[in-house]
This record gives sequence, C-alpha cells and structure tokens, in this order.
Amino acid sequence: MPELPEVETTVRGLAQFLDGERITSVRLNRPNLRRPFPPDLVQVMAGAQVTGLSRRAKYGLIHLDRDATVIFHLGMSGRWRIDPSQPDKHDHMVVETADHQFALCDPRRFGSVDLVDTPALDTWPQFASLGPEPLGPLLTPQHLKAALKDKVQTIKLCLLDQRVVAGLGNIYVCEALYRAGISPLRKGGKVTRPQLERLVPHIVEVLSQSIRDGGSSLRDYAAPDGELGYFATRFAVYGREGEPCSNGDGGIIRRIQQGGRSTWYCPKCQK
DNA sequence: CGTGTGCCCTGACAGC
DNA sequence: TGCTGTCAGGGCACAC
Repeated sequence: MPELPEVETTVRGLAQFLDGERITSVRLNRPNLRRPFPPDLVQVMAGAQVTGLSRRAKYGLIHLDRDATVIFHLGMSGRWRIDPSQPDKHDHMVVETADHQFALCDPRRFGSVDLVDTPALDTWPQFASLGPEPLGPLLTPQHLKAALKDKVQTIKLCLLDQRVVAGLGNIYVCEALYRAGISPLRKGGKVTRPQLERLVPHIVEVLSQSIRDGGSSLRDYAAPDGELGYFATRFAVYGREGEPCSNGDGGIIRRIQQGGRSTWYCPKCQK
C-alpha cells in the first residue's frame, strides 16, 4: 500500500543496506513496468556507487555517483525485497551489492523506474508539477486556500491531486479528512478557513504516525526474506464500512464512490 | 485549462 | 474444487 509513509519507510529500509555501497550487478527480468525501463539503466547502475537515498511525493530516489538518480515508483503493489531466499515471478529488477540483493517486486506492474540526471531532477516532468511535501514547511493553510480556490471538485479528489499536495493517497486522504471533521463531499473551494487550519496538522500527524509505525518494523528488514513494508496501522475509517464511528457519536462509517475509488467517512461528524 | 471516465495488471476473497 | 464477480495503496490518456 504505497503512499507517502510506505515509500518513506521503504527508502529508509533500503538506505540501511544500500547507502554508500557499490552496485555490482543489475538484472532486468522484463523490458518495462508502466513505462519501458530506461535503455541505459543497467549500464549506468552497474558499477555505480550509491551516494544517498531520498523521497519526493510517492517516488523513491537512489542517487548514484556519475550524476545519475534512479527514481522508482511502487504503483499499487510494488515493494522491495531484501535478500530474498526465493525468487518471485514478479521480481522485475534485481540489484546486487557485495553483501546484499534487492528485488523490485510489483505484481500489478503499475510502478515505474526512471533514470534522471541529478542536476535536472527539479525539472523532471513528473516532479515539476508536484505540489508541496506535506511534511515540509510549504504545506500551510494558506497554500491550501489558494490551491483550492474556486475548485468545484470535492475536497477528497482535490487532496488526491498530487499538484495540490504531493504524496497523499486514498487511505491518508480518508483518514485526514476524518480526523479534521471535513466531509469528503464538500467542494474544495467551500472548505472553510478553520477547517483548513485543522486539516494541515492532521495530515502531518497521520503521516508522521504511520512513518513511525513503519519504522518500528524496520528490524524485519534484516531478516532473511525481509520485505520492506507495510506497517500495521489501524485505520479509523478506511475499510470500516458499517462500523460505528470511533468518536462515539453514534455515526456509522459509510463507503461511497468518488472518482471511481472508494471513500470511507462518518456522515455524523464530517461536515 | 478544469473535470470526469476508463484503463493499465495481477491477486485475494466472497459467493455459488 | 472450481468458476465468477468485485475490489485493491496510483497515475495517466483521452474526451469534452
């Protein structure tokens, strides 16, 4: 379930074993994921030294010497498997260092791998249009007020739009709106100033908590077959159709469709 | 431009 | 033990 916290957790887990190491080999088991693999990917990666790892929105970045950065996206089902004891038929790219093996496994193949000149990262098209990082200083009520101005789309869909905020996905939009008491059906432009003042810290909090929970499973990475991954958070509304609202207000969690995807919310306390 | 729809792909699970 | 239908963390192309 790769949204921002999962990608952040993945990057931190990879960094433990990959940062500073030299890549000894790269194997591609298929020509493409969502997009074709870059033609020079193997040539650039093999023999390169990893100089650092980072994250932007839901993208993970592996910085190499020679001014190149490998950018991976996990799509819906992607994950990195570290030192797997068995190959998986959906391991599409396998990277090796002297001491470890890293397999990018993605059954649904909605993910991607790109190679970008490090100095040109900011102008990479997929990055150029992204909104602010939700855990950075630029996500403010003022920013949201301006970004949502005159929007007739619902706030749910506005927050999924990576140009408004970068890194939120279906789970955390549902959870943040619930915590902030904002109806997912409200038009973006109609979200009030006090609601936006509440929303920003709730976005920060729910993402931060999830990263913390993910971090607690980092010890698993060292285990054989350790899989980067998916922390066990209990969601307040996501996937809880029909259950009572945990605010104790007597509301029943409802599921609706918005933009072809499910939204869960409490009609009683989200206004 | 903004907005809405459908599709990319495999696997898990429920119901028969 | 199958089948069939539904749904799933995302993003993009395309139609208005």
